[in-house]
Amino acid sequence: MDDFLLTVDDAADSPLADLEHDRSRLGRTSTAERVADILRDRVTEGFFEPGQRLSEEAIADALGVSRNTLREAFRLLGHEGLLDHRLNRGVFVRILSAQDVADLYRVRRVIEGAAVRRRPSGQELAVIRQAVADAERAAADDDWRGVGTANIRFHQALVTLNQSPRLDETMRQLLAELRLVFHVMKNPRAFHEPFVTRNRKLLELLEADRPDEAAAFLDAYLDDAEQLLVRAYAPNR
Amino acid sequence: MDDFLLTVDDAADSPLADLEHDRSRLGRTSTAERVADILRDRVTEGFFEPGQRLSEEAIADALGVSRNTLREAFRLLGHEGLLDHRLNRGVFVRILSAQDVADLYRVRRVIEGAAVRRRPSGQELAVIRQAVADAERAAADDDWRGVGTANIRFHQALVTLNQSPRLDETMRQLLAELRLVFHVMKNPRAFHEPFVTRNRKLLELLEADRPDEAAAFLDAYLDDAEQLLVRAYAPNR
DNA sequence: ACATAAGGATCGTTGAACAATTCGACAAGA
DNA sequence: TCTTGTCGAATTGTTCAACGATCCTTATGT
Repeated sequence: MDDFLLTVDDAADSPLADLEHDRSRLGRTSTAERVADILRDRVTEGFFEPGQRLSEEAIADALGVSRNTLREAFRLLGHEGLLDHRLNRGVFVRILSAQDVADLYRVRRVIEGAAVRRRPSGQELAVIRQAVADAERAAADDDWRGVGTANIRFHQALVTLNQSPRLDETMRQLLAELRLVFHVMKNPRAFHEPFVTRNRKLLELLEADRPDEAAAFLDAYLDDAEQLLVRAYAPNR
Repeated sequence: MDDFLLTVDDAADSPLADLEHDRSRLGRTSTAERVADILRDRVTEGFFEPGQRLSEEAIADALGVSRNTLREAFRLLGHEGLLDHRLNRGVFVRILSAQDVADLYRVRRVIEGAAVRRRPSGQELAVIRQAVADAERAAADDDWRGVGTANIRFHQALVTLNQSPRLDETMRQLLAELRLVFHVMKNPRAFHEPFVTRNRKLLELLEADRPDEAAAFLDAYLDDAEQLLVRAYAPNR
């Protein structure tokens, strides 16, 4: 039997190799994961506001799942930092403090900073270019929500330069947390507009293979973004 | 009530500030979390071997908790990367591939690399010094298991230089995953010994405030550690 | 005004139940 | 001999009802 496994594993160039690649699609999701997906969307899109309590009974009822299954979904989102689980009190949509925002940007400086110091491949650059173009197009259309999502794609694409699935995942969660905060920006244009051109500039520095300048430029970029956020955010507290 | 909170928060230098720090310890834990703690220990110490299936019924029975509670614990550890949850097949102790090991070291280079480029405070240096001294003492005593734990504390202390709770947590999980792999090293002395003196050297570079050299030294350090691991690991696959 | 006690609501956990899925064994067929 | 189909045991996925524990609010008394 071991021989059989080795045979398949070694036959990386067999016609079966393609199928192997699709195996991830096949892993069906449990009910709990699907529930988590729904709630994640609701939270990041602002349907559930930060601080709001999510009643187990009410939501389990509304979604037609049992409390146990819903609790599994809550655990998932709690671990992602979107929900705050307080013993015997329930789960609440996470409220990020100003310190949390600062911390998120510290992490971004580390992870994205390391990313821009790497030599991007042609394919990686193409993805980044696409995100920049999408943001510019959305800005031209006055679609500031679209600018926001394109901007997120831009930074995710930056992180992929690290070639690390785990850092990609960390960034994914980090951006989900940040979306909790973005909702406090009442004027999305003022928040997003300045960064469209800076995305383009950063891309040019990458294309010109000037990593140190790119890193310095990114640092200033993130500093400004953080300040914009914290200023709109601090008065709330 | 908000006034009360602000009062306490602002009084960072009051005699109560110390107590504030212990608050995290006080947050009682649910049964599921305590179960997760137990299983985490068992997994990282090698009691459960990678690949082994963890039967819900058997473990729930042995620990005297219900299946539902145990499943919540499984979820927690699954999210930490220690367990592998396969739908309808159960949970297994994670088996890390050589690619996983490489990825873990990529993350370490990014996070620890950023850390050693920062100016450590006196207090931070003291913690690092202590970890180095502990490793040296354990090595002198031929206690290679002790060297391993001191070494882990050393690297955790390095990461705290980033001043980011989230990066600290990321590192904590990363090291837990790495411990899954350390068990393949049959000769702990050969694996740990070379790094005792290198820890000391890295500490000296930090004390001398030479961040670039420290970063370069750390890169070489991590490269060697990774190679040692992968070489002992690859034959298994 | 303040401390205390009572009550309701919600969470934490359990145990049992049933459906869905996996896996191994065994038989039938090429 | 190898492949394929089928069956049944074992395990997981999910639900449900129940009860104690905990928190929050309100009422009560001093």
